[in-house]
Amino acid sequence: MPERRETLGTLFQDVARLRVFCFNSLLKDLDLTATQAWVLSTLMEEEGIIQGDLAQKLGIRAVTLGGLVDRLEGKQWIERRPDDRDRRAKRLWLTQAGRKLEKRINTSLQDVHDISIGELPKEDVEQLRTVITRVRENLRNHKRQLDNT
Amino acid sequence: MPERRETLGTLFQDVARLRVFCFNSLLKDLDLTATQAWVLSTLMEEEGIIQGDLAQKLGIRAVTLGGLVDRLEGKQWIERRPDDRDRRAKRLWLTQAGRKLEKRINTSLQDVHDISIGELPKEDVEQLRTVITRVRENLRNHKRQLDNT
DNA sequence: GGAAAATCGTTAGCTTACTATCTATAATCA
DNA sequence: TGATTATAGATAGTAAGCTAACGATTTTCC
Repeated sequence: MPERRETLGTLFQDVARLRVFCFNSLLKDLDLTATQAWVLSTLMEEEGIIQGDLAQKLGIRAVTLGGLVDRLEGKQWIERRPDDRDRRAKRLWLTQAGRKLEKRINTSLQDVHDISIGELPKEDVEQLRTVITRVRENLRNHKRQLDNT
Repeated sequence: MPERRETLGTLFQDVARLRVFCFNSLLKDLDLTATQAWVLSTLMEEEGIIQGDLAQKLGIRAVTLGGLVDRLEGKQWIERRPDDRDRRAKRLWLTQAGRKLEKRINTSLQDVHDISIGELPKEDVEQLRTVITRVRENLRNHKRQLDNT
């Protein structure tokens, strides 16, 4: 039976979904989802960042981050504080409880990475990273063209 | 300023999201989303398949496919028909209108693929496919372990 | 044959992504 | 200064993924 050749798209989609599943199962006891951990982890690098700038850094829309921040604030891991200069803008800060998650999140990130690459040789992983970055660049360029039309 | 080294996860997530965006923009005039096109395209390979089997083939949950089939049926591109033997099961068939989408979907799939790989040499693409498949296998094995606990 | 277990699909409800639209505020420039 | 334009964030509504729980069947096995 001739196996249908899978598209790259299917592979990317599958891997992204499986990674989320894996991450979620690692963090289940903290009531923390993969995306939420990703937001926290990025915020840890630059506390006090303006909400819109964080969205840009994450590569998601402001509105999407808005919902995530709502939930994270609801769980009292972060808080919004108004900017001094610009009363439209809000800056994001971790709470004490939020800061305690840092180690656990980093460990889980590492775990997912280790599970993903398994026994793959280091060179293959490097090559993978390089090529995927190129693919992302190609898609970003295309998106940019669409946005400017 | 030392650039933070991105995780593989971020790259996978970004590429998956960008691909969906790209695909959606190609199919916008048909009122067809990337996921819906993926379902139709898989169904075209095996019309009359049982809903649950299609979910498995797609690698998504039955309930997720249920929603997709609702929308596709609403647009009259496919229809559910009961199985003769098992009155619980439903088989899926394309309508005439649905069958007309085939060429257009395949073209768009090819377009997204071409945009993604851009000027990348063929060997790199092959290597990419191989390594990603391995990564997916690693993650699937891990998931399997979790499911059997 | 009949009780228990497994299976197919659905409903209900959550998260995370999006677009479009709105309000409030800031920035620009005539 | 004052009118217009741009920006920050929120709201509303949709799609697509998930888990949990349920009804209707079919299968298993005593």
